[in-house]
Amino acid sequence: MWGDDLGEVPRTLLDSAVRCFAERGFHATTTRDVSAGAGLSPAALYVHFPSKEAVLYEITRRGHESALAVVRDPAVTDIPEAATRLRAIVAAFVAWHARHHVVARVCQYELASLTAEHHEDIRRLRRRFNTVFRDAVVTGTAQGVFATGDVDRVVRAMLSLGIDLVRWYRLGGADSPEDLGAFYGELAVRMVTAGA
Amino acid sequence: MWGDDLGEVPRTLLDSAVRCFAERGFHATTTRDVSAGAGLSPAALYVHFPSKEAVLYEITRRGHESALAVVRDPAVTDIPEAATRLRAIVAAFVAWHARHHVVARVCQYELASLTAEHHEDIRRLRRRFNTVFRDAVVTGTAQGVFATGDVDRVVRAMLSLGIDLVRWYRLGGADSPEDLGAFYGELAVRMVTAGA
DNA sequence: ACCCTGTGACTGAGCGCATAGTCACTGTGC
DNA sequence: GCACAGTGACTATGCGCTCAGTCACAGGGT
Repeated sequence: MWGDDLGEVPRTLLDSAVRCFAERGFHATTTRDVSAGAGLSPAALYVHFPSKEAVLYEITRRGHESALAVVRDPAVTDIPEAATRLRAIVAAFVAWHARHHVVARVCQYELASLTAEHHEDIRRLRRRFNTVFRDAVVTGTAQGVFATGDVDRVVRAMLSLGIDLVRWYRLGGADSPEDLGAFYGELAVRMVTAGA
Repeated sequence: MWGDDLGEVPRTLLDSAVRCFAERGFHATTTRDVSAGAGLSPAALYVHFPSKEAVLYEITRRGHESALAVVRDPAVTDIPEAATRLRAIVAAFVAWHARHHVVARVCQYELASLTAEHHEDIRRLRRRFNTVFRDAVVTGTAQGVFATGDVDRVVRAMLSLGIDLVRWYRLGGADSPEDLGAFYGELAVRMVTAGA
């Protein structure tokens, strides 16, 4: 998740920060909580990161990049048949959010605590998700396979399904991330299919 | 929204708190922000509410009760035809969240800042939404009108659509709350309709 | 084998500041 | 003169972040 360019201690700090931010929120988390969760003293955080906000930025940036890689995987985007492709994209998006729901919660709910510049960086990344979903829906609609009412609205609805699950999903329950992905993939196809 | 049992000043304070909490989050909002937003001195808040958390509780409790009234309106729940009824329930839920998206944002995202007892109170209210939606889906499925894959999962998906819109919806754009409600109502019916 | 010097991760103590909440008081309507 | 909404000044606390200093270790000269 965090990539290879980070040492072990910074990774431990990010792990601790993710747990704290996801559970209590950015503002309710103290830098002492984060350091203590990594087994370090309060000042240790500032050896590896310039500020508390920088920690949040690293988490959200790397989180979004990881999720984006999953929906832009050619094995998914190059599927020719429109419904199968849409199903696969939604399934990959949903499964990632379910499997990494703790990181995903921080990525979805704490963006407002970023500086203006960092917030804009993340917004840029987020627009790409929209593009991927939109392409899939537009392609199927142009082919006449889908009966889409309103492309932008239906795309937003599909993204909502994946995003909102970070609010309630927990690992170890009845649904595996892949089960849930498959189910939501099916719902997405139904969303662009006209009623009987 | 706030009911008749509250004086004008407490209502003004709740309005100010809603704006602050929605924009910055509960923890990033100071009691001074709230009082100043109501044109009062810092200490004035404590004349009407015992604590900052109590203000949040009033907002979330009254918000949830207001939304619940809308989906439990007999004009909606007593519709006999299953698809029409489901469409109407989802439309009412979505339109309420769109119209009151600022209050709704506080109701959805700041629950973790409530005390344990207050959080449990709100959770109790929230379970009732699930019941209303579940009844509508189960009825249609039992009548053979719906081809529901998994009732609990599909109900959660419908709630997700309404809840997640508070993250991005703004009044005054292309979609009116009622337009969006109608659109999502249609999506919900499609979700329980088997593909061609 | 020995010290000397430099380096960088890490710490304990603490600074400056902002916060939630308090309290004695004031003004006003009844 | 009483009740009470509202105030200004205050306290105690906890926050993000800093900084001088410690420690383990690496490399090189003798």
